[in-house]
Amino acid sequence: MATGSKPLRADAARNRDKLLAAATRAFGEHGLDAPLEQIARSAGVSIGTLYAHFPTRDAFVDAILPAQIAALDDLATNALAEPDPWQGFTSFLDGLFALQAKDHGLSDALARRLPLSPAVLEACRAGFEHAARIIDRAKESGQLRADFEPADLAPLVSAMSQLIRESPETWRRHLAFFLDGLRA
Amino acid sequence: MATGSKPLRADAARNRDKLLAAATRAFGEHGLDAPLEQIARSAGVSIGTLYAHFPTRDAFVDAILPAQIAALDDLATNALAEPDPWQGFTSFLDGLFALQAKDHGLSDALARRLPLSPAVLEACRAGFEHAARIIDRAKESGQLRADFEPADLAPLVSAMSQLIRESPETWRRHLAFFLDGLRA
DNA sequence: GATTAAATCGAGGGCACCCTCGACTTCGTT
DNA sequence: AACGAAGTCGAGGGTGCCCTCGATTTAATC
Repeated sequence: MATGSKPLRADAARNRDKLLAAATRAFGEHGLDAPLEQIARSAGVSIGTLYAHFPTRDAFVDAILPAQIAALDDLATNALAEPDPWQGFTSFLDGLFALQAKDHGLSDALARRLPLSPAVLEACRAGFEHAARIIDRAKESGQLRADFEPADLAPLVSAMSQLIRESPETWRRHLAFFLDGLRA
Repeated sequence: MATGSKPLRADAARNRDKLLAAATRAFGEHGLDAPLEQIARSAGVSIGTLYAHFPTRDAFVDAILPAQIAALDDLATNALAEPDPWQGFTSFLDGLFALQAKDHGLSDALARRLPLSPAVLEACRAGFEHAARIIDRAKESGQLRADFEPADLAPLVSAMSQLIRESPETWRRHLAFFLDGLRA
């Protein structure tokens, strides 16, 4: 990940970092449609500076989200490392939704709550692809019902994103009900 | 249901009806936050007239939604008339979500997507109360798992409202998974 | 410390929606 | 048909967010 084309001036690099930190916080707390002016203020920087660094909201999101989405890869790796495929499947889902609960921005992205840049979409696609392997493994082991498809994951994520926002205390309970329905 | 205080002038009554019709359509299609100016235009009436009839958005919603929410009562009555309690339970849920799929405004209200007036909240409360009886009956018959509580319905409705919006074609499939998880 | 390119600032113009209010029109009545 | 009350109209002011751009400041270099 080379720093790109031109090296930034020292103050610019500092401000960029402050912006990224502020945005990570704001997007995580309030979702991907958090007001940019608020982010600029909370970074101690003017709105003009924000736009100097990130010309569009998408560019801003692109600078933050892919890393968070990539966390799904670790989750998937751990899930596949589980000796029991069903256990791997459930722990993957649990981890996924726990991430969503902590980061509303990530939740917005995974649930397609609003239009996303190609870069973020690609990251999501990669995440879902890993998930497909976990699902297939659990199906092959005969523990996950045969008619559950990888494509069912996206609607599930979207539904859970809403449930998590609505009642952050009880989403595990409802997930458990659902998982009981998914057992072969 | 007396017409209230003063009788409306003929043209006013006509406009009121056109506004209600337009709002029913707009709220149903676009949700309870549909722009009021658009509703006025599609009713062939100016925005000022809209506000003359309904001083706030809440008043407008109150004039429309309670009737739609009351449709849940019929659904509940039918469900309780089913000889098989489990069948009653599932047909109630299916009917409820079918209504949500047809009316995004109703869906917004039931899922508490935005702040609601006391009148609408009360209507929702009444609806959920009926649902509680259906749930209890299904539990007593031993077909619904004992640890499913009436309070679990609200989060379920909220999650389904999202799922229905996201993939209106497949919500029944996912509901079926969930119901399998709810069987005793 | 003077030069200059880079970076910052924030007022301001746009947009979409909200809601109000005084001028005008229409209805219903005498 | 003419009067007054009831109803309608829509321009206009308010808000919150978007994004731009010329004036200004600051870091890096000589």
